Amino acid sequence: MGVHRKTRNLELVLDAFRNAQEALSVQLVMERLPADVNRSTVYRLLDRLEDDGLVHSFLASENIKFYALCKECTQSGHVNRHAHFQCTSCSQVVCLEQQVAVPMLNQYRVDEAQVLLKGQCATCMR
Amino acid sequence: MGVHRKTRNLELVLDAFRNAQEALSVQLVMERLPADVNRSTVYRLLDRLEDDGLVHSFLASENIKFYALCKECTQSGHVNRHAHFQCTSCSQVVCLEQQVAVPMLNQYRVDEAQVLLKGQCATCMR
DNA sequence: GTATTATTGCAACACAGTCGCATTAGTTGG
DNA sequence: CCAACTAATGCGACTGTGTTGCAATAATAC
Repeated sequence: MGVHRKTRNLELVLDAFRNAQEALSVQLVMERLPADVNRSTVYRLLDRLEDDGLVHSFLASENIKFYALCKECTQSGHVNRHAHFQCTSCSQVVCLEQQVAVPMLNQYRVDEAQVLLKGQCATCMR
Repeated sequence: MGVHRKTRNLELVLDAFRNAQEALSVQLVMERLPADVNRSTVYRLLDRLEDDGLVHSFLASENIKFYALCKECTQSGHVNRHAHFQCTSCSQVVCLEQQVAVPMLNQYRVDEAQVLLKGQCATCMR
């Protein structure tokens, strides 16, 4: 596990996630940070937080990587069994509680499942 | 639907998919084409084939977009209910027959499910 | 406070994907 | 078969995302 000095940037990034209900992309994180925080720093912080099991990442539409705080994950491995939902109207991404029923396969050993559901969220359906 | 002249490049790309058992990324497609086929051309062909419902695309590890021939899709919409499997050792990606059981959600209307299973393929397990 | 070294910012870079435009080459009609 | 039309292509330039090396800064331990 990487060393973690309690730096301003680290706290800012963690706060961004704590204050957000949804998952955040690098871009979204940066929007929620003071403008003077460097791009490289954000990438490096997110990488480290992921290594340390504090956030997990997954891909959503348009090849955009999203990050969210982990609830079930440990340093030894991310529990990537829960699904994510992305609204096709507002693009917002959230972690779902639902576990995914991973199908059994003869020829493959499945270690991980990435599930992205797409559709419309409650707000956008109105 | 875009016009489709029967060009050398179009045939080459389609052949690449027909000869492949697995899904292909842009890079993999290019490797299977003569070296003089332009990068932009491949991107444009894949876009068009996707628009026309001949191939579908999805994201795998490392943000890499994969394409595969459609079996169940129509011009009006891609049936993205089947899962995909990627081997974490050899990185090969295949379309699975399995349909995905999409969980019911109260607050969201789910239109599409993207499922990527990761693990080891038969060859790499040996 | 000082020493140590993790963290940061900067600039340069690598790479995927896109776009405008001039050229090439399928296709259609005569 | 030929000419006209225009889709498809190749090229080069460009954009945006993410990475890296290095020197400067700042958190921590003593």
